[in-house]
Amino acid sequence: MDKKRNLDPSLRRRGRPRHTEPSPEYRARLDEIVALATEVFRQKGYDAGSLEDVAKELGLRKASLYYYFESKSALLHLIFERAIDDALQRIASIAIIKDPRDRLEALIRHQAIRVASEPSLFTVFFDQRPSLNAADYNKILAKERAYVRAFADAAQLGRDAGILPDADPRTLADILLGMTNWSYKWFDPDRDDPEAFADICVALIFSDSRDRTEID
Amino acid sequence: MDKKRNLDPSLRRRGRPRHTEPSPEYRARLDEIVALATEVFRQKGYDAGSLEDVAKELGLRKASLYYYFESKSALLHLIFERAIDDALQRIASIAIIKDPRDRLEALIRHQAIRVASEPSLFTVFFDQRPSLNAADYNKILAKERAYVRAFADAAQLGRDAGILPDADPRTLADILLGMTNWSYKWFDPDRDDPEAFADICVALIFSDSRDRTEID
DNA sequence: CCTACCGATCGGTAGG
DNA sequence: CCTACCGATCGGTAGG
Repeated sequence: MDKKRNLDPSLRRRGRPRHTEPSPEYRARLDEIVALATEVFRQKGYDAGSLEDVAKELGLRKASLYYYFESKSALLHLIFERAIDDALQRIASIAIIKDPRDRLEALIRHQAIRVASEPSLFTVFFDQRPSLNAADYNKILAKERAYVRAFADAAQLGRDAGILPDADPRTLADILLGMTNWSYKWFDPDRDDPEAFADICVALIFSDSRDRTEID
Repeated sequence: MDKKRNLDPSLRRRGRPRHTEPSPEYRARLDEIVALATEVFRQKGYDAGSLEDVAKELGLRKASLYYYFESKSALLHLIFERAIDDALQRIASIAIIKDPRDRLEALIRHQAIRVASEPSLFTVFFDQRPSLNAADYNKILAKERAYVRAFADAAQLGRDAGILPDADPRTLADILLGMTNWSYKWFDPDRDDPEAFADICVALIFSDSRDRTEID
Protein backbone atom coordinates (compact mmCIF):
# COMPACT_ATOMS: atom_id res chain seq x y z
CA MET A 1 0.00 0.00 0.00
CA ASP A 2 2.84 2.34 0.79
CA LYS A 3 4.41 1.56 -2.55
CA LYS A 4 1.36 2.82 -4.42
CA ARG A 5 1.68 6.19 -2.75
CA ASN A 6 3.11 8.05 -5.67
CA LEU A 7 1.56 6.22 -8.59
CA ASP A 8 -1.44 8.49 -8.96
CA PRO A 9 -1.02 12.07 -7.72
CA SER A 10 -4.76 12.38 -7.01
CA LEU A 11 -4.50 9.50 -4.54
CA ARG A 12 -1.43 10.85 -2.80
CA ARG A 13 -2.03 11.45 0.89
CA ARG A 14 -1.68 15.07 1.95
CA GLY A 15 0.67 16.28 4.65
CA ARG A 16 3.44 14.40 6.33
CA PRO A 17 3.26 10.67 5.55
CA ARG A 18 1.84 8.87 8.57
CA HIS A 19 4.04 6.15 10.00
CA THR A 20 2.39 3.45 12.05
CA GLU A 21 4.78 4.38 14.80
CA PRO A 22 7.33 7.11 14.13
CA SER A 23 10.49 5.69 15.62
CA PRO A 24 12.48 7.76 18.11
CA GLU A 25 15.31 7.81 15.59
CA TYR A 26 12.99 9.25 12.96
CA ARG A 27 11.75 11.98 15.29
CA ALA A 28 15.23 12.85 16.46
CA ARG A 29 16.47 13.07 12.87
CA LEU A 30 13.51 15.25 11.93
CA ASP A 31 14.26 17.55 14.85
CA GLU A 32 17.82 17.85 13.61
CA ILE A 33 16.66 18.63 10.09
CA VAL A 34 14.20 21.29 11.24
CA ALA A 35 16.83 22.95 13.43
CA LEU A 36 19.46 22.99 10.69
CA ALA A 37 16.99 24.16 8.07
CA THR A 38 16.11 27.07 10.36
CA GLU A 39 19.76 28.08 10.42
CA VAL A 40 20.15 27.75 6.66
CA PHE A 41 16.98 29.73 5.93
CA ARG A 42 18.02 32.43 8.33
CA GLN A 43 21.45 32.82 6.79
CA LYS A 44 20.47 32.61 3.13
CA GLY A 45 16.72 33.07 3.10
CA TYR A 46 14.25 30.42 2.02
CA ASP A 47 14.75 30.77 -1.74
CA ALA A 48 18.51 31.01 -1.74
CA GLY A 49 18.97 28.33 0.90
CA SER A 50 18.97 25.00 -0.90
CA LEU A 51 18.06 21.56 0.36
CA GLU A 52 21.58 20.56 -0.56
CA ASP A 53 22.77 23.12 2.01
CA VAL A 54 20.60 21.52 4.67
CA ALA A 55 21.60 17.98 3.71
CA LYS A 56 25.29 18.82 3.64
CA GLU A 57 25.28 19.87 7.29
CA LEU A 58 23.85 16.46 8.17
CA GLY A 59 26.28 14.57 5.99
CA LEU A 60 23.42 13.49 3.73
CA ARG A 61 22.37 13.99 0.13
CA LYS A 62 19.48 16.17 -0.82
CA ALA A 63 17.40 13.25 -2.12
CA SER A 64 17.59 11.55 1.27
CA LEU A 65 15.77 14.41 2.94
CA TYR A 66 12.60 13.56 1.06
CA TYR A 67 12.10 10.64 3.43
CA TYR A 68 11.35 13.21 6.14
CA PHE A 69 9.14 15.69 4.28
CA GLU A 70 7.47 15.77 0.92
CA SER A 71 8.58 19.19 -0.34
CA LYS A 72 10.78 22.12 0.54
CA SER A 73 7.77 24.22 1.45
CA ALA A 74 6.52 21.43 3.75
CA LEU A 75 9.83 21.70 5.56
CA LEU A 76 9.31 25.43 5.97
CA HIS A 77 5.84 24.74 7.32
CA LEU A 78 7.31 22.36 9.89
CA ILE A 79 9.49 25.19 11.17
CA PHE A 80 6.55 27.55 11.42
CA GLU A 81 4.23 25.00 13.02
CA ARG A 82 6.68 24.18 15.76
CA ALA A 83 7.40 27.84 16.40
CA ILE A 84 3.80 28.97 16.74
CA ASP A 85 2.65 25.90 18.68
CA ASP A 86 5.46 26.42 21.12
CA ALA A 87 4.68 30.12 21.44
CA LEU A 88 0.97 29.53 22.07
CA GLN A 89 1.77 26.96 24.70
CA ARG A 90 4.15 29.28 26.48
CA ILE A 91 1.71 32.16 26.88
CA ALA A 92 -1.25 30.00 27.95
CA SER A 93 -0.40 30.36 31.62
CA ILE A 94 0.17 34.11 31.30
CA ALA A 95 -3.14 34.75 29.55
CA ILE A 96 -5.09 33.79 32.68
CA ILE A 97 -3.43 36.26 35.06
CA LYS A 98 -6.19 38.41 36.53
CA ASP A 99 -4.39 41.66 37.33
CA PRO A 100 -4.22 43.81 34.16
CA ARG A 101 -0.84 45.25 34.89
CA ASP A 102 0.71 41.94 35.90
CA ARG A 103 -0.62 40.21 32.80
CA LEU A 104 0.60 42.92 30.44
CA GLU A 105 4.00 43.02 32.05
CA ALA A 106 4.32 39.23 31.91
CA LEU A 107 3.39 39.14 28.22
CA ILE A 108 5.76 41.93 27.25
CA ARG A 109 8.58 40.45 29.28
CA HIS A 110 7.99 36.99 27.89
CA GLN A 111 7.89 38.15 24.28
CA ALA A 112 10.99 40.33 24.61
CA ILE A 113 13.03 37.52 26.09
CA ARG A 114 11.78 34.83 23.69
CA VAL A 115 12.55 36.82 20.55
CA ALA A 116 15.89 38.04 21.83
CA SER A 117 16.85 34.49 22.77
CA GLU A 118 16.04 32.74 19.48
CA PRO A 119 17.15 35.08 16.71
CA SER A 120 17.40 32.42 14.00
CA LEU A 121 13.94 31.02 14.57
CA PHE A 122 12.26 34.41 14.68
CA THR A 123 14.12 35.74 11.67
CA VAL A 124 12.67 32.89 9.64
CA PHE A 125 9.28 33.15 11.31
CA PHE A 126 8.93 36.86 10.71
CA ASP A 127 10.50 37.19 7.28
CA GLN A 128 9.89 33.99 5.37
CA ARG A 129 6.13 33.74 5.82
CA PRO A 130 5.39 34.71 2.19
CA SER A 131 7.26 31.60 1.07
CA LEU A 132 4.69 29.29 2.64
CA ASN A 133 2.13 27.89 0.24
CA ALA A 134 -1.40 29.26 0.57
CA ALA A 135 -2.84 26.43 2.67
CA ASP A 136 0.06 26.38 5.14
CA TYR A 137 0.07 30.16 5.31
CA ASN A 138 -3.56 30.20 6.40
CA LYS A 139 -2.97 27.59 9.08
CA ILE A 140 -0.14 29.63 10.56
CA LEU A 141 -2.10 32.85 10.23
CA ALA A 142 -5.04 31.44 12.18
CA LYS A 143 -2.78 30.41 15.04
CA GLU A 144 -0.95 33.70 14.99
CA ARG A 145 -4.24 35.58 15.19
CA ALA A 146 -4.94 33.69 18.39
CA TYR A 147 -1.53 34.77 19.65
CA VAL A 148 -2.15 38.45 18.87
CA ARG A 149 -5.58 38.10 20.46
CA ALA A 150 -3.95 37.16 23.75
CA PHE A 151 -2.06 40.43 23.61
CA ALA A 152 -5.15 42.35 22.52
CA ASP A 153 -7.16 40.93 25.41
CA ALA A 154 -4.50 42.01 27.84
CA ALA A 155 -4.34 45.42 26.17
CA GLN A 156 -8.08 45.87 26.52
CA LEU A 157 -7.91 45.01 30.20
CA GLY A 158 -5.03 47.44 30.60
CA ARG A 159 -6.85 50.15 28.72
CA ASP A 160 -9.98 49.77 30.83
CA ALA A 161 -7.83 49.95 33.93
CA GLY A 162 -6.28 53.21 32.72
CA ILE A 163 -2.82 51.70 32.25
CA LEU A 164 -2.84 52.03 28.47
CA PRO A 165 -4.20 54.86 26.30
CA ASP A 166 -7.78 54.71 25.07
CA ALA A 167 -7.32 53.00 21.70
CA ASP A 168 -8.23 49.92 19.71
CA PRO A 169 -6.88 46.90 21.65
CA ARG A 170 -5.61 45.14 18.54
CA THR A 171 -3.61 48.18 17.50
CA LEU A 172 -2.22 48.46 21.01
CA ALA A 173 -1.27 44.78 20.81
CA ASP A 174 0.50 45.24 17.47
CA ILE A 175 2.42 48.21 18.82
CA LEU A 176 3.50 46.31 21.92
CA LEU A 177 4.49 43.36 19.76
CA GLY A 178 6.46 45.73 17.54
CA MET A 179 8.58 46.95 20.44
CA THR A 180 9.56 43.42 21.33
CA ASN A 181 9.55 41.61 17.97
CA TRP A 182 11.60 44.21 16.15
CA SER A 183 14.52 43.16 18.31
CA TYR A 184 15.19 40.31 15.87
CA LYS A 185 16.62 43.02 13.60
CA TRP A 186 19.02 44.65 16.04
CA PHE A 187 19.48 42.54 19.15
CA ASP A 188 23.06 41.33 19.54
CA PRO A 189 23.46 38.56 22.14
CA ASP A 190 27.12 39.46 22.58
CA ARG A 191 26.28 43.03 23.42
CA ASP A 192 22.71 43.16 24.70
CA ASP A 193 21.05 41.40 27.60
CA PRO A 194 17.54 39.95 27.11
CA GLU A 195 16.46 40.70 30.68
CA ALA A 196 17.68 44.28 30.48
CA PHE A 197 15.87 44.68 27.16
CA ALA A 198 12.65 43.37 28.70
CA ASP A 199 13.07 45.77 31.63
CA ILE A 200 13.30 48.76 29.33
CA CYS A 201 10.22 47.73 27.35
CA VAL A 202 8.23 47.41 30.55
CA ALA A 203 9.55 50.70 31.91
CA LEU A 204 8.58 52.47 28.68
CA ILE A 205 5.00 51.24 28.86
CA PHE A 206 4.46 51.48 32.61
CA SER A 207 5.97 54.91 32.92
CA ASP A 208 3.83 56.03 35.85
CA SER A 209 6.52 55.26 38.40
CA ARG A 210 8.91 57.39 36.36
CA ASP A 211 6.38 60.20 36.08
CA ARG A 212 5.51 60.06 39.76
CA THR A 213 9.07 60.75 40.77
CA GLU A 214 9.48 63.48 38.15
CA ILE A 215 6.20 65.32 38.76
CA ASP A 216 5.65 67.14 42.09
CA MET B 1 34.16 54.87 -25.84
CA ASP B 2 30.78 53.75 -24.67
CA LYS B 3 30.98 50.76 -26.97
CA LYS B 4 34.11 49.49 -25.24
CA ARG B 5 32.31 49.34 -21.92
CA ASN B 6 31.81 45.61 -21.78
CA LEU B 7 34.78 44.33 -23.73
CA ASP B 8 37.07 43.74 -20.79
CA PRO B 9 35.43 43.07 -17.41
CA SER B 10 38.44 44.43 -15.55
CA LEU B 11 37.99 47.77 -17.27
CA ARG B 12 34.27 47.96 -16.61
CA ARG B 13 33.35 51.02 -14.65
CA ARG B 14 31.74 50.31 -11.28
CA GLY B 15 28.32 51.54 -10.26
CA ARG B 16 25.73 53.04 -12.51
CA PRO B 17 27.25 53.88 -15.91
CA ARG B 18 27.84 57.62 -16.02
CA HIS B 19 26.22 59.39 -18.92
CA THR B 20 27.64 62.74 -19.92
CA GLU B 21 24.18 64.08 -19.34
CA PRO B 22 21.56 61.61 -18.19
CA SER B 23 18.59 62.56 -20.31
CA PRO B 24 15.26 63.31 -18.63
CA GLU B 25 13.84 60.28 -20.46
CA TYR B 26 16.55 58.08 -19.00
CA ARG B 27 15.91 59.32 -15.47
CA ALA B 28 12.15 58.98 -15.82
CA ARG B 29 12.50 55.44 -17.12
CA LEU B 30 14.86 54.55 -14.29
CA ASP B 31 12.36 55.93 -11.78
CA GLU B 32 9.71 53.72 -13.33
CA ILE B 33 11.94 50.67 -13.15
CA VAL B 34 12.85 51.27 -9.52
CA ALA B 35 9.21 51.75 -8.55
CA LEU B 36 8.05 48.63 -10.36
CA ALA B 37 10.94 46.55 -9.06
CA THR B 38 9.95 47.59 -5.53
CA GLU B 39 6.48 46.20 -6.14
CA VAL B 40 7.78 42.98 -7.63
CA PHE B 41 10.28 42.41 -4.83
CA ARG B 42 7.62 43.10 -2.23
CA GLN B 43 5.18 40.63 -3.73
CA LYS B 44 7.59 37.82 -4.54
CA GLY B 45 10.72 38.64 -2.60
CA TYR B 46 14.05 39.47 -4.20
CA ASP B 47 15.07 35.95 -5.15
CA ALA B 48 11.72 34.80 -6.48
CA GLY B 49 11.01 38.09 -8.25
CA SER B 50 12.67 37.87 -11.65
CA LEU B 51 13.90 40.64 -13.90
CA GLU B 52 11.50 39.26 -16.48
CA ASP B 53 8.69 40.12 -14.04
CA VAL B 54 9.95 43.68 -13.79
CA ALA B 55 10.45 44.03 -17.52
CA LYS B 56 7.02 42.60 -18.33
CA GLU B 57 5.27 45.35 -16.41
CA LEU B 58 7.11 47.90 -18.51
CA GLY B 59 6.40 46.10 -21.78
CA LEU B 60 10.12 45.38 -22.16
CA ARG B 61 12.34 42.35 -22.31
CA LYS B 62 14.67 41.43 -19.51
CA ALA B 63 17.82 42.09 -21.54
CA SER B 64 16.74 45.67 -22.14
CA LEU B 65 16.83 46.46 -18.44
CA TYR B 66 20.59 46.08 -18.42
CA TYR B 67 20.87 49.45 -20.06
CA TYR B 68 19.70 50.97 -16.77
CA PHE B 69 21.67 48.94 -14.23
CA GLU B 70 24.48 46.42 -14.42
CA SER B 71 23.08 43.63 -12.27
CA LYS B 72 19.98 42.59 -10.39
CA SER B 73 21.65 43.35 -7.08
CA ALA B 74 22.57 46.83 -8.33
CA LEU B 75 18.86 47.39 -8.96
CA LEU B 76 18.13 46.35 -5.39
CA HIS B 77 20.77 48.76 -4.18
CA LEU B 78 19.10 51.57 -6.14
CA ILE B 79 15.89 50.90 -4.22
CA PHE B 80 17.69 50.97 -0.89
CA GLU B 81 19.75 54.03 -1.70
CA ARG B 82 16.74 56.08 -2.66
CA ALA B 83 14.81 54.93 0.41
CA ILE B 84 17.50 55.75 2.97
CA ASP B 85 18.57 59.03 1.33
CA ASP B 86 14.96 60.15 1.29
CA ALA B 87 14.48 59.12 4.91
CA LEU B 88 17.62 60.94 6.10
CA GLN B 89 16.56 64.07 4.29
CA ARG B 90 13.10 64.01 5.82
CA ILE B 91 14.26 63.83 9.43
CA ALA B 92 16.99 66.47 9.07
CA SER B 93 14.64 69.27 10.07
CA ILE B 94 13.25 67.28 13.01
CA ALA B 95 16.66 66.45 14.42
CA ILE B 96 17.34 70.07 15.27
CA ILE B 97 14.24 70.66 17.40
CA LYS B 98 15.45 71.80 20.81
CA ASP B 99 12.67 70.67 23.11
CA PRO B 100 13.23 66.98 24.03
CA ARG B 101 9.59 66.08 24.09
CA ASP B 102 8.74 67.89 20.88
CA ARG B 103 11.64 66.30 19.04
CA LEU B 104 10.81 62.79 20.23
CA GLU B 105 7.17 63.20 19.38
CA ALA B 106 7.98 64.55 15.92
CA LEU B 107 10.33 61.65 15.18
CA ILE B 108 7.88 59.00 16.36
CA ARG B 109 5.01 60.60 14.51
CA HIS B 110 7.07 60.97 11.35
CA GLN B 111 8.29 57.40 11.38
CA ALA B 112 4.86 55.90 12.09
CA ILE B 113 3.26 57.80 9.24
CA ARG B 114 6.07 57.15 6.75
CA VAL B 115 6.16 53.39 7.27
CA ALA B 116 2.38 53.07 7.32
CA SER B 117 2.16 55.09 4.11
CA GLU B 118 4.68 53.18 2.00
CA PRO B 119 4.22 49.50 2.79
CA SER B 120 5.84 48.19 -0.39
CA LEU B 121 9.00 50.21 -0.02
CA PHE B 122 9.47 49.39 3.62
CA THR B 123 8.72 45.71 3.18
CA VAL B 124 11.60 45.53 0.73
CA PHE B 125 13.79 47.82 2.81
CA PHE B 126 13.32 45.86 6.02
CA ASP B 127 13.25 42.30 4.70
CA GLN B 128 15.46 42.14 1.63
CA ARG B 129 18.61 43.66 3.08
CA PRO B 130 20.48 40.34 3.23
CA SER B 131 20.18 40.13 -0.57
CA LEU B 132 22.42 43.15 -1.08
CA ASN B 133 26.01 42.36 -1.89
CA ALA B 134 28.55 43.06 0.83
CA ALA B 135 29.73 46.45 -0.45
CA ASP B 136 26.23 47.80 -0.99
CA TYR B 137 25.09 46.38 2.33
CA ASN B 138 27.78 48.32 4.15
CA LYS B 139 26.90 51.57 2.41
CA ILE B 140 23.26 51.22 3.41
CA LEU B 141 24.21 50.15 6.92
CA ALA B 142 26.35 53.23 7.44
CA LYS B 143 23.52 55.53 6.44
CA GLU B 144 21.03 53.61 8.52
CA ARG B 145 23.26 53.93 11.55
CA ALA B 146 23.09 57.69 11.10
CA TYR B 147 19.34 57.38 11.00
CA VAL B 148 19.16 55.36 14.21
CA ARG B 149 21.58 57.81 15.77
CA ALA B 150 19.10 60.63 15.21
CA PHE B 151 16.61 58.63 17.25
CA ALA B 152 19.21 57.75 19.87
CA ASP B 153 20.17 61.41 20.26
CA ALA B 154 16.55 62.33 20.80
CA ALA B 155 16.15 59.42 23.22
CA GLN B 156 19.14 60.59 25.23
CA LEU B 157 17.72 64.09 25.46
CA GLY B 158 14.40 62.63 26.51
CA ARG B 159 15.99 60.38 29.06
CA ASP B 160 17.95 63.23 30.61
CA ALA B 161 14.76 65.25 30.76
CA GLY B 162 13.01 62.42 32.61
CA ILE B 163 10.60 61.68 29.76
CA LEU B 164 12.08 58.26 28.99
CA PRO B 165 13.38 55.60 31.38
CA ASP B 166 17.02 55.58 32.38
CA ALA B 167 18.49 53.25 29.76
CA ASP B 168 20.94 53.03 26.89
CA PRO B 169 19.83 55.59 24.26
CA ARG B 170 20.46 53.24 21.34
CA THR B 171 18.30 50.55 22.87
CA LEU B 172 15.59 53.10 23.53
CA ALA B 173 15.86 54.17 19.90
CA ASP B 174 15.55 50.61 18.63
CA ILE B 175 12.51 50.01 20.81
CA LEU B 176 10.82 53.20 19.59
CA LEU B 177 11.66 52.26 16.00
CA GLY B 178 10.20 48.83 16.65
CA MET B 179 6.84 50.26 17.65
CA THR B 180 6.60 52.20 14.44
CA ASN B 181 8.48 50.03 11.92
CA TRP B 182 6.73 46.81 12.84
CA SER B 183 3.58 48.31 11.32
CA TYR B 184 4.78 47.18 7.89
CA LYS B 185 3.73 43.70 9.02
CA TRP B 186 0.19 44.47 10.16
CA PHE B 187 -0.91 47.92 9.01
CA ASP B 188 -3.84 47.76 6.61
CA PRO B 189 -4.47 51.05 4.76
CA ASP B 190 -8.09 50.03 4.16
CA ARG B 191 -8.70 49.54 7.86
CA ASP B 192 -6.15 51.59 9.78
CA ASP B 193 -5.40 55.30 9.77
CA PRO B 194 -1.74 56.44 9.80
CA GLU B 195 -2.47 59.53 11.90
CA ALA B 196 -4.44 57.54 14.45
CA PHE B 197 -1.62 55.00 14.60
CA ALA B 198 0.91 57.77 15.21
CA ASP B 199 -1.31 59.22 17.95
CA ILE B 200 -1.39 55.91 19.80
CA CYS B 201 2.38 55.46 19.61
CA VAL B 202 2.89 58.93 21.05
CA ALA B 203 0.26 58.38 23.75
CA LEU B 204 1.94 55.12 24.78
CA ILE B 205 5.30 56.78 25.23
CA PHE B 206 4.18 60.08 26.73
CA SER B 207 1.82 58.50 29.17
CA ASP B 208 2.18 61.15 31.87
CA SER B 209 -1.05 62.88 30.88
CA ARG B 210 -2.84 59.56 31.19
CA ASP B 211 -1.24 58.82 34.53
CA ARG B 212 -1.94 62.27 35.86
CA THR B 213 -5.67 61.89 35.35
CA GLU B 214 -5.68 58.38 36.79
CA ILE B 215 -3.51 58.96 39.84
CA ASP B 216 -4.73 61.21 42.70
C1' DC C 1 15.74 48.16 -27.20
C1' DC C 2 15.55 43.30 -29.38
C1' DT C 3 16.36 37.88 -30.25
C1' DA C 4 18.92 34.10 -29.13
C1' DC C 5 21.40 31.70 -26.08
C1' DC C 6 24.73 30.01 -22.38
C1' DG C 7 25.77 28.28 -17.73
C1' DA C 8 24.47 27.33 -13.40
C1' DT C 9 21.32 26.19 -9.79
C1' DC C 10 17.80 23.68 -7.82
C1' DG C 11 13.46 21.16 -6.55
C1' DG C 12 11.98 16.92 -7.27
C1' DT C 13 11.73 11.87 -9.10
C1' DA C 14 13.25 7.11 -10.49
C1' DG C 15 14.91 3.18 -8.96
C1' DG C 16 17.42 0.80 -6.11
C1' DC D 1 19.84 6.41 2.47
C1' DC D 2 22.25 6.59 -2.31
C1' DT D 3 23.41 7.84 -7.59
C1' DA D 4 21.79 9.65 -11.61
C1' DC D 5 19.01 12.55 -13.87
C1' DC D 6 15.10 15.56 -15.68
C1' DG D 7 12.75 20.01 -16.33
C1' DA D 8 12.35 24.53 -15.42
C1' DT D 9 13.93 29.00 -14.10
C1' DC D 10 16.87 32.74 -14.26
C1' DG D 11 20.85 36.07 -14.29
C1' DG D 12 23.59 37.59 -17.56
C1' DT D 13 25.96 38.16 -22.35
C1' DA D 14 26.57 38.49 -27.48
C1' DG D 15 25.64 40.99 -31.13
C1' DG D 16 22.98 43.74 -33.41
